Amino acid sequence: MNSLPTLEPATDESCCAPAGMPVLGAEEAKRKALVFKALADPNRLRLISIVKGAEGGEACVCDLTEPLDLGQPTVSHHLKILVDAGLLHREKRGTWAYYSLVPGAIEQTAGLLASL
Amino acid sequence: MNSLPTLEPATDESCCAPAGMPVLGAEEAKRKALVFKALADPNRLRLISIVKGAEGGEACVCDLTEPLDLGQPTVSHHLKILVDAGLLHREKRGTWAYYSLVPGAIEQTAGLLASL
DNA sequence: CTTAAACATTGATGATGGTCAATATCGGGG
DNA sequence: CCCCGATATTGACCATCATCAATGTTTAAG
Repeated sequence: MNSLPTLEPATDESCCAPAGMPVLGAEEAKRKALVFKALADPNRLRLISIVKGAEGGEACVCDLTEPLDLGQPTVSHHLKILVDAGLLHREKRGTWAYYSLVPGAIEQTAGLLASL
Repeated sequence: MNSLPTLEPATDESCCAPAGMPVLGAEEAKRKALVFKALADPNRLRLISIVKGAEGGEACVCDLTEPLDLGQPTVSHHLKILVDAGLLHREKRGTWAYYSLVPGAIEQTAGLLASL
């Protein structure tokens, strides 16, 4: 089981491009758009920023709900979207859920841009 | 007058960050999210791809409406969003409107990711 | 087993977004 | 000046999304 559903399978159907890179296919465009959709919200960008800057590189929901001035269900919802996009990693320890940046996810997303 | 309203003013209020990078501010997050919003649609990603791969690095609307299987008003709408985000440049020559990638816009957007 | 805390899930609601049809604008040709 | 082709704009419709209130789930403590 993998935790990078939309970011990892970059080598899926682009293995045998006939003439280099004719144009971005519809399905591949949809997959890439999912990652940018996850980044297309100010509060989610701030979540990434907080997690990235937190000590130990991880933060629990209770630490994220206050600086964003959002309800706890809303924060959990945003975090789920970021996890589904392959940007954040979730680890439950006891009652708390710790979120951290997936190593290389940001660089990989930057690569998505360059390969448009 | 500048043509990069959301991408250019990166040095706006981040000039005097007190302690490095405490956390992404709400306004700056909103500005950055605008760029990713522009990328959060499969058809817009394909538009960028086509323009990037077109000969001369530019394409007119009539060349873009067919490969996407979208109506002309819809394509014009998407192009406007990409121009407003500072990703594409529009130049009207005669009856045709030629769209091209803003030089360095992709790299600058990748920089947005790294500086989260 | 019961209680409490942290987090996730569901349902509802108001807002935003993608698409198209119709129309407007703009530039070139006759 | 009038017509035509290319593009932009407007208005409307349906889908998606962000948010919250309420509830469910899980884990630790007693």
